[in-house]
Amino acid sequence: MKRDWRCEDPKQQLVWAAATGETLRVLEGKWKIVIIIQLFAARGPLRFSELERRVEGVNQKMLIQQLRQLEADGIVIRKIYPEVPPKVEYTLSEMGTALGPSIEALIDWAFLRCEASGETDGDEPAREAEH
Amino acid sequence: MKRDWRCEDPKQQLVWAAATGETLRVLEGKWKIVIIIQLFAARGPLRFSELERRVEGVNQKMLIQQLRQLEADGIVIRKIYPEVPPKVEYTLSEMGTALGPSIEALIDWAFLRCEASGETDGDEPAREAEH
DNA sequence: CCGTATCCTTCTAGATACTG
DNA sequence: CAGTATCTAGAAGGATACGG
Repeated sequence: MKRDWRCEDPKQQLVWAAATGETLRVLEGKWKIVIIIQLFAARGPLRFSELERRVEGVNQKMLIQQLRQLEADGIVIRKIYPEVPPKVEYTLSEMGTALGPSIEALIDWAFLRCEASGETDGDEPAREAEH
Repeated sequence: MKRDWRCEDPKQQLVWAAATGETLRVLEGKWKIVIIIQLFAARGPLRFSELERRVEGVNQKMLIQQLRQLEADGIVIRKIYPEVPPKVEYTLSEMGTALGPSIEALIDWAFLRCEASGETDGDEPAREAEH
């Protein structure tokens, strides 16, 4: 089955828009994309402490929270080694790996935005003064 | 310049992860993706009232708010017709249109998830009982 | 090393009523 | 038609301290 999301049927569009909205919600959370990108970049499992170092600015509570949610949503897999000192590794699941093309497209778009705002002016318009 | 986000340089990875995180933030907000998909599907401008009907469940305040943010972030363009009764049309900007591949990839992934959770079992594991 | 438990602040969504 | 204003509840983020 192939999505033809630009089709004419308004009902179908509603279904897909909703489904995609729900799906995107899985990626929301201040640190999730960064975590996922780091896991992609690592090309293999990362320990908790490794992630803590690579995801700059995150604290333990947030990192754990986001990892647990990603795990619950089937994006990452958590593997515990019953050793002392404790060792826990996080990997992308098959579903997580399948995010590759989306991430790549988003990175491309991020670049496009940077270039667009960099060529005409020095800084971004950004969003501010809203109230 | 081409992104090679799976490269070895950890510094670069940090930069891209951060940039992509920032970029994704532009799409966050409960209704933005749905709005964007509807604008794609429409293949042309939509009036405020049209969007209100197509984005099911949204209220005026939220719709306006999300549209204003999308406008501030350069994703949509707002065109006002000085008529009475008032008429305002929203279109995807060039930057918004450039989101096409990302949206498509995300929709593909959304489908993959639906199929994966539908074939093995009836319901999703979902995320719950977190505290 | 890999987490929990508290507590606090800020941010977000939404209901509702009103206006040029 | 296309907004604005106000108010509220709840969620998300984060600092800090403690635990197996």
